[in-house]
Amino acid sequence: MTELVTGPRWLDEDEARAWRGYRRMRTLLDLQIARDLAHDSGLSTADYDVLSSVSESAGHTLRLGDLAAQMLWSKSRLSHHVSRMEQRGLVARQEYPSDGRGAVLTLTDAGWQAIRDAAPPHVESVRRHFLDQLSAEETRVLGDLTERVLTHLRTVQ
Amino acid sequence: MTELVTGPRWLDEDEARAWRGYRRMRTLLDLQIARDLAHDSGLSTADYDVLSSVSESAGHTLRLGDLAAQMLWSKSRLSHHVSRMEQRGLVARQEYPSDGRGAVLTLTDAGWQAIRDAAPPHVESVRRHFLDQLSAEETRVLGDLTERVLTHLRTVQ
DNA sequence: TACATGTTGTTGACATGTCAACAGACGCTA
DNA sequence: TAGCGTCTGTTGACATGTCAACAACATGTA
Repeated sequence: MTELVTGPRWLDEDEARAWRGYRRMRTLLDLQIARDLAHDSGLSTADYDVLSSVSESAGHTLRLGDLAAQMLWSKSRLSHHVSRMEQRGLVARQEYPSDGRGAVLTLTDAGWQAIRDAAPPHVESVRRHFLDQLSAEETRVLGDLTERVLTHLRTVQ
Repeated sequence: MTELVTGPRWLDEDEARAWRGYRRMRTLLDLQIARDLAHDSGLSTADYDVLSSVSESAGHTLRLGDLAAQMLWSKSRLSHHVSRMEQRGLVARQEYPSDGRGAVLTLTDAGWQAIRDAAPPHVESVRRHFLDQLSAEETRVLGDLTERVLTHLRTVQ
């Protein structure tokens, strides 16, 4: 009997393997890297991303909205998270001179110290658990493929 | 001046591209797929994974601990989540005959209906946003690479 | 049997993320 | 300069995840 309505195209073996592998890797890899980071530096990956983004920005200062956009976070999420980091003394909010609505983020001395201490072991962790497991060719393919998927996702909606 | 202490090996261009791409893709891809699933079926990806795991298991029944292990979730997380799904009438807990501590999960009729309705559009979504963006070769490479990283991660700790 | 130890799943406190409503500042237009 | 929609960031209520403590049961050993 022929199908009159086109059903979904189910996944073939390679596709299922890639999808399953991606999802399991995502879970375990992120967990392991977060564990290493917490153990080595007492930071969460969210903390690390905020600190490194601000430290690498021009003027070592970022508007909250720009940071949120760069990290693909909602403003609300960033606002909450920054409040927590502020309480721990890692970052500080400052007024944005030319726009009374805005606020910029800067690192405190403790924040600078934290990111400087955290970066080397974090990079080692990313290498050990991920990049060092890939051949040069696989690394390139992964870079290509993620870029293409991201380009596609930007066209959606 | 030569470095006396070996610093971290920083990432070269391809490595940075792969790592950055992976992280951005993970964020946006998961978000998009979750959005589609919520829109099409009113389920979260967590709901979907629970329902599909139980529906595909032998006997259509799973012990909570086994399900947690398979999903790479903590027992606590699963217990909380199952309680919420139970309240929505999607699953039911039942006693495990041969071990008084244990409990098994089954799908209610509504749960079966939900996973049957949700699966086709979800597979389409995964295809459209992810698998269809990859060449056959890239799909194979991704399968290989995730498998290797997972094998490595299992050896850690 | 009785005890010690391990296993299973639940619970409550807390950390984190989401969503919608909001206040204040901006800037265009009349 | 007044009005009006837009933009920026914050807030509070709520959903979800983590962690440690726990109760109940199972199992091994004397």
